[in-house]
Amino acid sequence: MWLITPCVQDTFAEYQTTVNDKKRKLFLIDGSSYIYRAFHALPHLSSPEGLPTNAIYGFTRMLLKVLKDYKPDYLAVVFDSKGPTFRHEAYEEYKATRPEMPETLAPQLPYIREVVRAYNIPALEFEGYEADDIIGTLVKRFKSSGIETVMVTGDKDMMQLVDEGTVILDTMKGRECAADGVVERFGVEPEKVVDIMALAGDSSDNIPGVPGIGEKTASKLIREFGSVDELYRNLDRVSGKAVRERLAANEEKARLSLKLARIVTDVPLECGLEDLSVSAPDYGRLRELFRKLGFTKLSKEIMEDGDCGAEVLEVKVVMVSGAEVLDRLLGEVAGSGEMALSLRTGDGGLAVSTGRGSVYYIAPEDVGGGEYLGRLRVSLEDEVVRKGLHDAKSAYIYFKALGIDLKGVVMDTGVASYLLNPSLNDHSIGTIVREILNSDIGDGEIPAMEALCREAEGVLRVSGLLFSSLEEAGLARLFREVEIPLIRVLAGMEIKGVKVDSGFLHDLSGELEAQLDGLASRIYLLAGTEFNINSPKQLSEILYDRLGLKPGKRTKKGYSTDEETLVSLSRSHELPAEILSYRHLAKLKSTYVDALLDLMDPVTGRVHTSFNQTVTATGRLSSSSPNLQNIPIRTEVGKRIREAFVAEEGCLFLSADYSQIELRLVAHLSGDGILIDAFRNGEDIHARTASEIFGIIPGLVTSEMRRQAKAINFGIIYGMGPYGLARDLGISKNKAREYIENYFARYEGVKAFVERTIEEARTHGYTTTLFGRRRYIPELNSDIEGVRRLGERLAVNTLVQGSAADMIKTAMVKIDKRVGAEGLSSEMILQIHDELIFEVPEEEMETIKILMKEEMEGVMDLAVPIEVNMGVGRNWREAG
DNA sequence: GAGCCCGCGTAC
DNA sequence: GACGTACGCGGGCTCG
Repeated sequence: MWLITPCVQDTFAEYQTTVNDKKRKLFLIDGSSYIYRAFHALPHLSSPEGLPTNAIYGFTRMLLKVLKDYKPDYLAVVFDSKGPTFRHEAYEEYKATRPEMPETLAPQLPYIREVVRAYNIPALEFEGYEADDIIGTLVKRFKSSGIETVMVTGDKDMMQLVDEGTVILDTMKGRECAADGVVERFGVEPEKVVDIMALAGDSSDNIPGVPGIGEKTASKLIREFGSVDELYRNLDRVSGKAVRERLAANEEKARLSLKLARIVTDVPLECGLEDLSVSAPDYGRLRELFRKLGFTKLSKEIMEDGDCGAEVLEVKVVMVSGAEVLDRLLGEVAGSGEMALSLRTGDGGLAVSTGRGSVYYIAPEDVGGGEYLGRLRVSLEDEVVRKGLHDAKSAYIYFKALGIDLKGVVMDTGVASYLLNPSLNDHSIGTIVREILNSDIGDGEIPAMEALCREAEGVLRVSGLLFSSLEEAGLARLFREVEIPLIRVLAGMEIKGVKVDSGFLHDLSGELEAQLDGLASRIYLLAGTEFNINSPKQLSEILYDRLGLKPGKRTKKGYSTDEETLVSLSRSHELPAEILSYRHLAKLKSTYVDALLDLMDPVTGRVHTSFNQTVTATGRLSSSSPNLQNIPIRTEVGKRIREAFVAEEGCLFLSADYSQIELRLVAHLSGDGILIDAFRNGEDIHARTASEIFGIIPGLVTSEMRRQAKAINFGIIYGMGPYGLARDLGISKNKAREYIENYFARYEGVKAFVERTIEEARTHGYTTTLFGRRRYIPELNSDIEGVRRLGERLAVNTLVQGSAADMIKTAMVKIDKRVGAEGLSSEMILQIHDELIFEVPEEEMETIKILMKEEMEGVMDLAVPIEVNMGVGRNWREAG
């Protein structure tokens, strides 16, 4: 048997092709057959955007295998033509039993074409013919060229084309089949396979054959008579009355089947062998495609296969080393009206690209010195000069320190990347440039100057595509009018910081220390030994091994010691309650009190958090170093930490928070009658919910009922399940289920809203907030029930939480603008998702209160009133 | 010692 | 496992 020789190693392959393998190899891939097989063989897979990808993935894997393992010299992928073929004309019922193409397969087809295109492989099809016919035609056409032809397919019909120098490869079964393989399979030579099929028929193509004759009988007959023609010429010699009669009665069907089964070898396709020469793939295109499809592993693999690594972005660096160079830079900026900036906050270098080929670099000492920067200032502060940056917030802070008020920022590549897909974790400029331009801007090895210049150039070159992508996704307005202006606001908040009373915190730290010591002693006494209370591992040994308490739920590594478990254990032993107290104080001390002191600027006594704009999947901000969005409020000790955040002498804090903003958004988005009614009448929303689901008049709602209703209202926002509600309320799952049913029975509009939101996310692949923000939810297409349910909760929660984020971000921008326009000196210092905190000079308080209320409540019109609650105080505790 | 994950707990 | 979004602590592990 002639074997297709897989090339085991690259070096060895060279040797084979040059010395051993004189014959050139042509691979003809039966694309249509592979698409179906891949689709059915693989579980559901989906891209980040929710596009099903299993057929694309299976097909691409096959292609990669052929390319890598066999290294063809000539290659084509062949597809069936879309419309009816000559076979349909000959026989109406041809392939009539084929089910419609599955709903999740059809959208994959264009991408398969795109994969083939990116690989620079010719894709062949011809109207009125099937892939088999084109393959047959090419096999015949190139037979005399002295090449070896491999038909890559899983279709047994193709066996009729096998002969010396033409074989079949089934990559999925890893099997090759030459002439002797065909004989083994059908019992006849390849050219007679078609006669067997004519008699036996083919149920998948709906080729009728002779009813009652299967492959076995057909094979026997053809072996005996040689062909269908000869068989009918000698019908009387057929042994077996039944078979003979069946043949006689169905001669027409047999002859028709022969016609249908025979692969055509004279398709008038214009295609020479050289047209099929293998050329290098378009790696850039492949990477972009694989990224879109979520084929990260494949992408990595093709990268590692060599000669396809990203080119380093080439830039021509011009040192700004004198007035003339600076003139040239300024001239270019004036000419184009735009610039991309990149800067190093650490040492202070600055790079500017104007898109004219050169990137200008100003050394740190020259930036600080001010001579060059002084002349650049005009452009930097000119609103009309459009600027592109990555991480513009840092630039605002950097320039502010130099006394420059940066204006005209129209692009922040990180923020743009985030808006396009907020679920990604990496919005670094290196990644963005690699994804879009397929080039690297360098690693740590590259001198700072060069790296900075590449970054500036990268920003300039990706900006166009980012703008058009934002436009295409309907995100342009949100970007331009909310996110971009917000950057400056956040920079201002970070620069301003919050004053912390360090004396107070030191005292608190000492006090907590003493309490912790006392608790620790008691704990060691109760435990009968000393151990590290902070270690869940050691604690569980004490609780469950030493004291023999009954373990509750499990974690990945052992038994849980979380709050819920300890509360339950505290009924059987004194220790758990002490642990809970210890945990509480230890948490507050380490995470807040000590961390705040650590992060405080010792000179100014203020902490400067980072407000991150490109982190959350829903559109919220996050805060870090320190995180000022999770400062405690629940417990008394927690409240004392809030006391440590104090207003400057002569100032007060103003805290303004949206009341029930997420539930109000549910009311607005759902249009639910009861919910809207409750908010319009200014009712206590949780009490109203209690009255609705427990079916009692509002006057009789107890505080316990209200508490339960509140949990349900929260559940609505988070995508309630009976389990979660049951756990929250300490009730049975059945009871929880009943509550939820009652809720949706009363709030029909909310029910419909939830369903509508999920359905929309499923069809689009993403959820869209009130302001057009987008989050892709591929979980909705998962095969795993739990993941799918998660997707449904994400769809609803993201719409609600994200719309609330849209609103407060918009309010922040509007308030900031008005505060500036009115020349006020109050400053926004914190945002905690639905709350804004200002540091306000006492005499401005009344003005600011009115301004804030107006802007926050007037940010947009909802079907229900938007209410803002405000508080004033000398510290955060008082104001909150 | 750096970097990572885990368990846990804080906020909205 | 099981209601959403974050950040960050200490412990404890791996890696060099």
